[in-house]
Amino acid sequence: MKIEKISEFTTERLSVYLRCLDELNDMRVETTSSKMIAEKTHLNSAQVRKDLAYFGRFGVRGVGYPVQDLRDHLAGILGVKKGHRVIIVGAGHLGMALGEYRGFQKNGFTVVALFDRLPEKIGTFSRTGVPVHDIEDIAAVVQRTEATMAMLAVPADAARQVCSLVVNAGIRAILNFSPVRLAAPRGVKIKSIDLSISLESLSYFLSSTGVHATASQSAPQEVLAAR
Amino acid sequence: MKIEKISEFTTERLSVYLRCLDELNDMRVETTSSKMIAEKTHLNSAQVRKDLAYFGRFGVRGVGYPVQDLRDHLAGILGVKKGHRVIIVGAGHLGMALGEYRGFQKNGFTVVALFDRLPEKIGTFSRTGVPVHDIEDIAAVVQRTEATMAMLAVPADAARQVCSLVVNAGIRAILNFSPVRLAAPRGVKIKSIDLSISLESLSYFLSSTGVHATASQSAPQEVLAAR
DNA sequence: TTCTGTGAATACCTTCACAGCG
DNA sequence: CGCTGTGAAGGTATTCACAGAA
Repeated sequence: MKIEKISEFTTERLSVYLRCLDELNDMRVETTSSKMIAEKTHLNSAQVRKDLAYFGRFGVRGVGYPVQDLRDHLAGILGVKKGHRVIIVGAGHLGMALGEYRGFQKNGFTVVALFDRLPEKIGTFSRTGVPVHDIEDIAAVVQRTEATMAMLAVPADAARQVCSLVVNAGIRAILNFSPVRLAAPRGVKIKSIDLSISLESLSYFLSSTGVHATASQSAPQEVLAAR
Repeated sequence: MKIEKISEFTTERLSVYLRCLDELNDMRVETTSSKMIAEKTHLNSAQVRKDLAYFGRFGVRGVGYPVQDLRDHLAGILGVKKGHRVIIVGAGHLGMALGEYRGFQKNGFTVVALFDRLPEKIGTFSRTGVPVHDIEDIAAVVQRTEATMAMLAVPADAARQVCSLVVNAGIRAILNFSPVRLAAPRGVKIKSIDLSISLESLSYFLSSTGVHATASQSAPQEVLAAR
């Protein structure tokens, strides 16, 4: 284990391993191997070993990795043991949907507040009981709730300004859903999910393989049912 | 221009360039350069030129690129000129939010149908008027609407099965929002957006820089307002 | 023997730097 | 001259392959 910069490719895979180990844990499997993890995650076993070895020597040669122990290590490395409180800026369709999504809680992320600018939304609650605050109050609410992360679900023209407000409120990790490339100040991490880019990238694939919106479809071949 | 495999990194950037060119077009700019595009997109100008050169010689040495012309070429390459009809499987919070998001239309993607399994949802409509169909009818609806793309917004335990149904219905491009790693059959492209992975990757950043959910926050420094 | 941990090899992606053309 | 198009260089990520420990 040497001091080395960990790439985002690696951290994203750690998250995949964590989920895989949770699954094995639920199945009462006590020991696993890089090969088993690799098969379950469609990755290369050397990749798995290398990713894990950045953080310590968790395995036993000739045996493999202890599931429970490795799971706890990964949860610690990813910083999800204590959980995170998350705010969502923008209480439109997407913001509300994110606020009502119960999958976050399972992974230790709790949505504690929504924010909007429109008076008719402020003071309301999501169906899961999360309050919508005035964006003006963001600094106070972040302090009170001890939120550490934010999701941005605002229109493109508001994104940069909202991002500044969020950073000034003390948030250091942001998941941005607006179609704007935001520059992160020092010490702040911004990850963007741009649906248009994803869709257009898929569209390129269809074009490059000869499928067009107006083309009549060939009879689809039967595909093996999901296991 | 040689025959070469185009990476997904490149196709995603093409989508960024397209948006950049639309902006320039709106500003009545007639000619641009790799340097100008690079500055607006925070990329390297050689990268821009190389990406474009995979598909042809669109520029004029000593001058640059004609905005309108290049824009149309990129739209053609990405296959978004005729637009795509999109279905959404899963009419829960996320599926509905996606179905009501008006940003897709602007980029040429039209949501033509939602699908669910629950009888109480089938026959209803999204606020934007998109009908919710029975998942059983997916093949017929895909054929009738000539849909070419699908978004999956179903729970993890349904993801694999739903994916098979979608592929068997003739869809060849899928944007998957479920936290499951789906294997794409030959000729089918699946892109996944996994919110847990994104959040945990952000969580790692906070951990690695010493921020924890319970840590009291230092007074945030003022950040420059957005331009 | 089995399976980890890891240097070496490979593949891929980005940036440099410049020839060449308008 | 200015800017494209592109080979070469540099950097990063992945995979191979094997020494070494249980």
